[in-house]
Amino acid sequence: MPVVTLPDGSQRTFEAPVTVFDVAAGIGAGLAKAALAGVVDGREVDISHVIEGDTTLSILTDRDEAAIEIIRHSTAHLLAQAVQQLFPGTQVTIGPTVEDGFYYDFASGHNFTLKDLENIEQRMAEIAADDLTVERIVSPRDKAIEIFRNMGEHYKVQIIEDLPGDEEISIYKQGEWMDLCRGPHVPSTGKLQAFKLTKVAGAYWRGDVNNQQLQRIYGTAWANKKQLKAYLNRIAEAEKRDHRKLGRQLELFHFSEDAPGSVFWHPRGWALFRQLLEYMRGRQEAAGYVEVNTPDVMDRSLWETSGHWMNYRENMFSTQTEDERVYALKPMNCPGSVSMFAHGLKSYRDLPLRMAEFGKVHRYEPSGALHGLMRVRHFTQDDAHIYCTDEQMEQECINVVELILDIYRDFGFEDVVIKLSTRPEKRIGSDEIWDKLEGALTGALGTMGLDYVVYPGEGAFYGPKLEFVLTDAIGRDWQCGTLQVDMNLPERFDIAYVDENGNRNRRPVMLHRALFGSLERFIGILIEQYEGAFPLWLAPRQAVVVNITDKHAAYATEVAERLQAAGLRAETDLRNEKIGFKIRELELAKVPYVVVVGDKEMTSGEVSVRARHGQDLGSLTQDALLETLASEVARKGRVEAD
RNA sequence: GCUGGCGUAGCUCAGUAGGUAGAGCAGCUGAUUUGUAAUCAGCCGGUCGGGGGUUCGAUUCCUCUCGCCAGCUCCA
Repeated sequence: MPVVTLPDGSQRTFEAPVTVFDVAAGIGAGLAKAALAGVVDGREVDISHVIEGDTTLSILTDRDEAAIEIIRHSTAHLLAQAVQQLFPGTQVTIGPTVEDGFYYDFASGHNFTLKDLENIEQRMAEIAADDLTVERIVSPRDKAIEIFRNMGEHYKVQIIEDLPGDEEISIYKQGEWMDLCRGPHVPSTGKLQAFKLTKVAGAYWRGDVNNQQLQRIYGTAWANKKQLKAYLNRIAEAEKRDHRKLGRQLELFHFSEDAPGSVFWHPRGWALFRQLLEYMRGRQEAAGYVEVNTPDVMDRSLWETSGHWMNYRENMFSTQTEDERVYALKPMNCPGSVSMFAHGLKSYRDLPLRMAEFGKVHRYEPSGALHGLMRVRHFTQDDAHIYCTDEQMEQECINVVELILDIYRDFGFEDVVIKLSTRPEKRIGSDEIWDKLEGALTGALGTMGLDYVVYPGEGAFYGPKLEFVLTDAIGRDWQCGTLQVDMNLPERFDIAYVDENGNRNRRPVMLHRALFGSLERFIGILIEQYEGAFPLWLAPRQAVVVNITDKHAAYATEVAERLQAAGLRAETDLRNEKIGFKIRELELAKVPYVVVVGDKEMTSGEVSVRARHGQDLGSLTQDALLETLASEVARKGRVEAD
């Protein structure tokens, strides 16, 4: 006599075991039709699931986010079915959901093209129209293996073999087609109405480059066509924020085939770059850092000492000179920094020593990894290395994390994802030391009450790290700030300080941190974040003074010079064009303020101000304008003014 | 690096079933002296990413290569 408790607290009693569908039908015919899955005692199940005892139950319809996940998963099956019908001999592997959609990886003799996707999508629509019942079959392990082996689905066999022994093996069947899957799934293929295949790509079996490369087909799926359309619109909108496109439009930078992965910064982009540098200098100085500079090209022997020649050489640019010495362009600043520390005697009184460097590093990144400003071969880090004692380490970590988060707030980044990567299998140093290093990081985060995601085993071989992750316009994650604890280099370079007892062999702890991470990447993120409409303090051109006719040119120049004298990036636009034309251009260039001067203004000694997006501020005195701009610059990009 | 796609004027894009290319914007010149998102006219502009091949002839077909885009792997 199962008693089923529904989300509203009401209870229904049944004479005999019932399915989720039966319960839904008992509530109403509409719900029965809309039911896609159920949640029984917190576990998602098919609507064919039989309830035998007392349970709680909620019915999932396409209004539930969880049900949309199920729709996506079922659409992945629909894809696989269509592909196997159209391309016999293709093996299926895995087909999970991802954000906004799903993918399925196939092993096939056929290489899928975009043209194929259209045909596959067509077949998927046909199978959906057939409204095939989706059936769940539980199978003993051996039998399941036999079934898939007979089908020639060797990847599936491998998946089953790797499942834990006590795991229930379920097979889903729709029409003649079946697939190994944990489920749950929608009750029939007719429930899948809003999907689109989006791209095809290579992917490695189990994510390992050494394994066979599979072909991955991506798609998006939604509860209804309206949602699908909204999603496609959203993607199109996001593409307008693409920093590569905006970089061209706003004349910030360009790339050339002559230097793949390297940025040519134009005056306006460089103005932004310089603004960030200057800002960071100020912040670091206030936080007790000193700034240094180390060579870009250093002898091979240094890289041998640091271990880069062994571990990182395929990513390094190197060069041989006439005297046959081999040099490498630095891919990281740390070896230079350690050499700097090693130069001369250091006392415990010097610690913590916070040594910053805006180092331009070169890394030979795989060609396929390059991506606008986000992933380049040539970038500037706002790097620093902090040398301190064991006792100082945790507080230094706290200081760094506080500094990063406060700096990000100046750019309007309030919710930053923090990742903690812990000890990898291959590592140096004892467990006790790792406990201490990881403890310093978790301790700092704990003290500050910050949430973070742990990535076990993802740390560097020499120490754990924190990553501060920001996202681009279409939701891709990019690591920006980072804080790492390094046990490798102090050891390799045998650096030491003199402690209070005169002991000259005390090994300092070395923290490695970058706040923006890469200036290039950070600017890429900023462009997308602001859609090119930078807050005043960052805008390459903060104000442009435009004249109505030639008569007003001298006055316009005078106003612009006053703005420049106040430290603003101001220009004039004295071209013989109509005011509407100039305004249009400056609006498209996303200039924050257009200052218009004509007869009226010249007579009154005032200016007429138009803010970005057509906002008319009317006539202001020059002093009032300067004051407005100064306070806006001071506010930076904070969501709320301090 | 791997898989798929793309590469035509500074930019956005059209085009040629193989007969050496076109538009808009930008640029230049001239006229116009203009009040908050485009004044008008004229002109200039491309070895159709690069090499090789097939062909009487290649931007178009084949092939290699470089670059870019999406994803995978890897990373700031």
